[in-house]
Amino acid sequence: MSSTKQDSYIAIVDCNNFYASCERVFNPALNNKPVIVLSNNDGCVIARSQEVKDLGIPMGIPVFKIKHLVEIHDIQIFSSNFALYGDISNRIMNIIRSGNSEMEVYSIDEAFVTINPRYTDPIDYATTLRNKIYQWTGIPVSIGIGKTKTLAKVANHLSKRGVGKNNVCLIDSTNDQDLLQKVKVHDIWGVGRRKQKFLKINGIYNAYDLKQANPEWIQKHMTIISRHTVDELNGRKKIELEREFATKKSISTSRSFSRMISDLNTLRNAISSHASRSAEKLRSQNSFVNSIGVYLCTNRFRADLPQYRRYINVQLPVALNDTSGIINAALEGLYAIYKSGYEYKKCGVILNDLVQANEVQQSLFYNRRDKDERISASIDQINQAFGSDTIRYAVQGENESWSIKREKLSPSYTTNWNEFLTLKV
DNA sequence: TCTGGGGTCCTAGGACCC
DNA sequence: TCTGGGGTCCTAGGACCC
Repeated sequence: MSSTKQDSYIAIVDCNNFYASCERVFNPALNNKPVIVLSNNDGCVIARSQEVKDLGIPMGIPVFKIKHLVEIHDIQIFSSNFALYGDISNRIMNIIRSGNSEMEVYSIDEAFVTINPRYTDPIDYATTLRNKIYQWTGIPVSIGIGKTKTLAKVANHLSKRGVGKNNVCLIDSTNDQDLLQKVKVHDIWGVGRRKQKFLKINGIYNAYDLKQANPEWIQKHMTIISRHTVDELNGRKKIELEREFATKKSISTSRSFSRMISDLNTLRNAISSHASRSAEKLRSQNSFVNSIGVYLCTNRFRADLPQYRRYINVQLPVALNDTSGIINAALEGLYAIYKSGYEYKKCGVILNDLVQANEVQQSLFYNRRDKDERISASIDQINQAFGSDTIRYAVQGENESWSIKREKLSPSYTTNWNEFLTLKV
């Protein structure tokens, strides 16, 4: 039997400057101009066009710190429009999926694929795919190819820096020493700030150094994950493609407030809304929850104010998937950790210990909440048909005064009938 | 004035037991 | 003053990712 799977190449398809590119698709006047997309509350920079990267503006910086640069360079700024980005992402993923059996959607703008061995020239295949995605969606992508996910990621990193051709780069045994020497350890998938520091202290500076490292030594002094990185740099597969549509093991919803909040009543509104949204996500993957985490925290950047942050995990007597039960448990957690006298900046709800519906343990002492589950299912149907939050629980509050600020939002060109692009002729 | 959100995995260390 | 040793299980928090 031939081991085609072992021998086949893995590619990662990665959209260039994804959110900024999405804004440009429907607004070509933005081409060649610096473009920035902001996080919730219009707080931090979460996406930058190449022009902005060239200006040296880092990822994650709060926008108020670069106000002067925005003015000088006429930087175009947008609030994040996830309805638009999600829709364009789906279109791209479908194009990739159409030619490959094994695929993993790794994030909104990245996908791993096992290149079908019938494509005898992986570079040619990738170049064709790249051109097709650009032609059909207007989004430019880069593609890295290697024998493992880690090598594909390294190749992709290089492809964005002009190594290879047409934003496609392949690493194999003929060129890996040369190429891996160009990559700093910090730019390897799985090596963050802390590990980078440790590696440098020990004389390991680039990806080729790490490839040569002793796996046992790495595991002993770092983690099993880091050992896998070494193996993968050597072409030994340790990280498999994830099954598509894998169910999540935890679900969280959280927001920073647009202003400081100290009163319990507004926090109840916020926690209830997060619990309700989490419950919807839970039902959409047909799961039940066994314990619910709740946290709140003050503004950690305000050294002049008293700080408080706490997390609690509420164990449920029986697995739930209905909104009212989940809200009640989350509020129980909130009451346990809330302290008056603090200015809160953020709170959130995390659903932990998820199980699929058919794995729910029956309890001797609690009945299944059939009625509540049916009510929640009906609410989901109504909200899907008439828009989210058509029906909501009273405890979520009438107005969301704590909610987010999005002052520079682009239209949802592809997902909202009222916001289609209008052409004036 | 203004500083994101949603995940996964690993490990250290406490609780508990014999 | 002396005050074991080792195992398992669980969880909070860290590190990392996009």
